[in-house]
Amino acid sequence: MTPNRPTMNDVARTAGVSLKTVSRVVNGETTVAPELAARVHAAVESLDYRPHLGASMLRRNDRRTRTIGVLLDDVSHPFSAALHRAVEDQARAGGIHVLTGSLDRDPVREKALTAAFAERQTDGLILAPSGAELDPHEMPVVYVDRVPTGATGDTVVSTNVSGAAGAVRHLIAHGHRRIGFLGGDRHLSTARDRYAGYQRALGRRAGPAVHDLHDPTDAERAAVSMLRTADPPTALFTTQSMVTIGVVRALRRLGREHSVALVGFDDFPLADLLDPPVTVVAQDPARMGRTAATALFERIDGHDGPPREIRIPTTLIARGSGEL
Amino acid sequence: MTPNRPTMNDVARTAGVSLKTVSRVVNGETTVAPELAARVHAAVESLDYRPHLGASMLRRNDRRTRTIGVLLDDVSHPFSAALHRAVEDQARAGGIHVLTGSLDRDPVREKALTAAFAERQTDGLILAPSGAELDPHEMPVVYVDRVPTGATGDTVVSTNVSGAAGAVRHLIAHGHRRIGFLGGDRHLSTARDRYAGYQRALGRRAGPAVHDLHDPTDAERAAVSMLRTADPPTALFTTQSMVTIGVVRALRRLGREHSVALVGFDDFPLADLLDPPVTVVAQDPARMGRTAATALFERIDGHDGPPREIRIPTTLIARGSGEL
DNA sequence: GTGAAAGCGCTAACAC
DNA sequence: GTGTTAGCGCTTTCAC
Repeated sequence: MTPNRPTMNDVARTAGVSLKTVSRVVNGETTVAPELAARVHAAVESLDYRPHLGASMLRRNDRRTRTIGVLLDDVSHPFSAALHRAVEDQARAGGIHVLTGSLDRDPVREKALTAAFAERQTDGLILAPSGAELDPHEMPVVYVDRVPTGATGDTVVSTNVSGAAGAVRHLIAHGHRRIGFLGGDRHLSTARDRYAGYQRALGRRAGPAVHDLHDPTDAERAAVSMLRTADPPTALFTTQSMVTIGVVRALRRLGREHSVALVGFDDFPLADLLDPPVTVVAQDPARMGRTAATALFERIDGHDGPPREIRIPTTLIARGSGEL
Repeated sequence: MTPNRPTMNDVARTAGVSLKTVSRVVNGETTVAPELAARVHAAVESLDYRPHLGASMLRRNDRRTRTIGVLLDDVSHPFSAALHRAVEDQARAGGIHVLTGSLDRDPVREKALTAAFAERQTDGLILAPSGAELDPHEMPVVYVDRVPTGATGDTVVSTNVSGAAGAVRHLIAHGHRRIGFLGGDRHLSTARDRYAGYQRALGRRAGPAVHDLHDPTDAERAAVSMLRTADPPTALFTTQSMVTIGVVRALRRLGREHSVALVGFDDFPLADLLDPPVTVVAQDPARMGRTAATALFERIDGHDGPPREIRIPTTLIARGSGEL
């Protein structure tokens, strides 16, 4: 057997003091005689003692684990990854640690992971909701990217409707009248809101639309079909970067990248190096992550106001593909 | 005050059984009369009881938290993010959860986070080491991406030397004799190994080299200077994707993207859509993550063989930029 | 099959 | 200032 990790009792014995004195020193209380404190520190060093956070939190009055959960669509997706990193940075400033999970928009997995995090006593949750939430997560939750239906909690989302409308108006301003829409999962508020923005900008002249696209492959296929119809759109609006990328591939394949305009919602790395460079409505995932983390920490610290719906502005970045 | 979460005691009282019977039911032991078990289940439902993992693990014989730590350079970097995701998927299969952190190659942060994870009793660690490790992490550690000096533990790395040598030989095969090198932090085995591969392929005809580059901005500047020297290289080899991207920008800026060849170590999204498409030595971060997770779980389960150094093969993907 | 008592590592409350 | 006792929520051990 490996030797067990030393406990406070071991430290107390080697330092020749009581358990409680060790506890005081370890927790930085100042009401300990310097000489005793020194002996405790020496014992901690020599035994390589590390406090057991689980045990201390079990007895402590403020039952905090100083750990939060972050549940996003896919930690390897650039948007989720940037948001995750920003949460982590914000958390580090407060000595908070982060449990992560990818949900792939699967409500079953969402339920399993929120339950598992609750068993681990996370202090709160940042969650990209799968759709309808039933609430009792038994801890503060801040929703990101999408507004859940039925749940109460702070929400941090992009200005999806106005961002999408702005993108489409940009295309209209460049002379386009027939504008195709390629979007994601309509169960989610994000896709619905961006479609609403598209419709608002076009009024009753809305063009062909394909929904429920997830990955570049689906999107490429959908775009090719759309452009091969009898009266094809002269411009396309896409609602997420994975769809945008698929559409870029489709346009290349058809040799139409310089004749069909494109604006995508959500920026992505290297969009500016493509030919033509891709015009996007950029979100600010880092700011979303920081904002969500800040809101969550306020809730954990007892803030008890009504649910807040925080909208993070988007920015249209004209690079070329939207100005054809 | 918010009502406290129910405990096993509360469940026992509502079900009219002893605490221990609840414990048995919750842990799925079969030695409980069906009728009692049913009453317990009903009480669990009605109180919305959730076991307290920290408390159970405190008393349990196999002191497992079923949580591991994953510490990488930057969870928002595509390579780290893909590796992270693969670890998560492998962990999920075993009901294991993941604490994450970005180290930015900072040994201070590495020390702080490994200590914090140890206090949280993680069962093991997957770590991209900052350099020299002092070992006692008090738990199994699998190193990824880089080989640490001075530590013992399984390591999962790409075939860096042969991958780099292959890339350079590819350039030589396309007629290049003067090949520049742009690489990362020489404190780390990754950069050193890739430089060794470069040197091995070129023998004494090694070209100009710039080291310790991290981000695209630095790399762009370095590449511009290198190409403006008296006897500039006709081809470039870069050792990481962020450097490769900076070099692509430099070549564009100088209008040399079709005259100076480029092969980069580590693939990146959209490399195939650039002009010219970028030839790379692709790593397999997903496989690295799966392999590291598998190795770690074996160690956690008591496997006690000598440290293993597992090499994941790389693949040269010729796309155009390396065949000029 | 079920339950009572002890104790995991630590902190709270209260004595000295 | 320091130590003692009790107990956080749970599992173990062992008695019934």
